[in-house]
Amino acid sequence: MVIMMTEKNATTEKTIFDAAAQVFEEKGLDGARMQEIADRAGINKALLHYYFRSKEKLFDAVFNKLARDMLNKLFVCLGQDLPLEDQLVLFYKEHIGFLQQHPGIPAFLLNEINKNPQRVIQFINAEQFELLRQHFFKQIDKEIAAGRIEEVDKIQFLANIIGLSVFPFAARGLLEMILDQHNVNFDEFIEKRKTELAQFVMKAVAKK
Amino acid sequence: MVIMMTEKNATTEKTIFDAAAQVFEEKGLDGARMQEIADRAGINKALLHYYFRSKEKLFDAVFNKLARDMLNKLFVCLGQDLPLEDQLVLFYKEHIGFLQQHPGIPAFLLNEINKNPQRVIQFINAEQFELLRQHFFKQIDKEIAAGRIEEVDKIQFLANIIGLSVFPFAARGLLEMILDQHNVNFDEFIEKRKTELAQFVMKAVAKK
DNA sequence: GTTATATTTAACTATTCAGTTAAACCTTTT
DNA sequence: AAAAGGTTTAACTGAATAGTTAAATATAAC
Repeated sequence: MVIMMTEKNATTEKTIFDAAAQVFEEKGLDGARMQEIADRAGINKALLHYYFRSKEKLFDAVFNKLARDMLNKLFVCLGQDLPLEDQLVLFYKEHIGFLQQHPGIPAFLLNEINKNPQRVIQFINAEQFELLRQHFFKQIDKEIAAGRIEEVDKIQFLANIIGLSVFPFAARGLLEMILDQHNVNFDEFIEKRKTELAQFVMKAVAKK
Repeated sequence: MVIMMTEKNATTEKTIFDAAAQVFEEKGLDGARMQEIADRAGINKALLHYYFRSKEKLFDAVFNKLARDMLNKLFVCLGQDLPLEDQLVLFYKEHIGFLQQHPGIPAFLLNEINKNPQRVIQFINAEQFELLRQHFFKQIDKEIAAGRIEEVDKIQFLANIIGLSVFPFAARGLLEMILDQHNVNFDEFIEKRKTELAQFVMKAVAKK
């Protein structure tokens, strides 16, 4: 008589969610089909609607989860209390490592946000985000005060740092084609960035 | 009796095309509606199909035009025969200037390419693109040989250069929100990059 | 003024798709 | 064994949408 979340119940929900994440990531909200999600989850459409009432609710669940994951990872990677250089080394190693495991997320999130900016407001307003920003800005101010780096526009600098790691994933479809022509593998290309970007950025702002 | 492209004919086609470009840019291929395109062009659906037989053909026309414009601009901006620093100054001024006039293009193109990489093959294989690559690589080799910059991985370097200008546009929806919270205007933010990115990049690779 | 083309109107077709329903079946709990 | 919830099946509904059609009207070319 008691309603409970059985193990089967939980795994089916997860199976559906993962299939939905795959399909939404590949096709976007508009291009995704509930039938395809059901197929990939190995279940039927009726059960799909039994767990997630509508396409919109399912999409929201997926979007929010992926956005939260992405933000959490950023928070951890950029929220350390380290000298800038160590911070950047760690950031690119961890952040790019994360993106390697979820290569479709940046393009998916950025695109859905562009089409419907409303979707992201709740995340931008999250205290977490504001904390991260404050922490990073303080870090930079310290480095400037200590004379280790030049004065920089902190927002521009943050955009540069993040853009350098995220852009290749956002442009992945195009980049893979170009790299192919050079017989360069996308994964190798990305792997190399983990170490080189920190040097690139440090040198760009280091005080002579 | 002679079939010819009257002025009206030409302007109507252009009107439709421009409306389609707007709608596809905002909503993507899957999210766009032929009715909305007709409405924005100020004509009816019948006439829309009279000029462009199908949604797919209309989309192809728009995609190809925008991709060609983008590529041509890149070619001009990066294809000059100048010392690297001057080249970068010119590149960011011109390229970002172009993107300011077409802020939705990067997100649109990258996204549609991610969803259907086939679409871009014809452009990647274009000789133009190969020429640009060769020219840029030669430029870099010259700078390295002359001892003006450090040895760099040229593909990584090119990705850094382009990513720094394109990323803020690809992430525009998100970035505008973040900048809003700092009372920074997106346009001002972008304007500043025109001059600062060249310095940032030059310093990152300059020989000590 | 006649002809050809451009454009509108409005109704229509065919398809795709999200979401529903109800009955049957399976699995786990009690 | 009975009950409850999980899952399947298969057919269905209703809405949205691309694309069509044919007749009427406007606009330009000759």
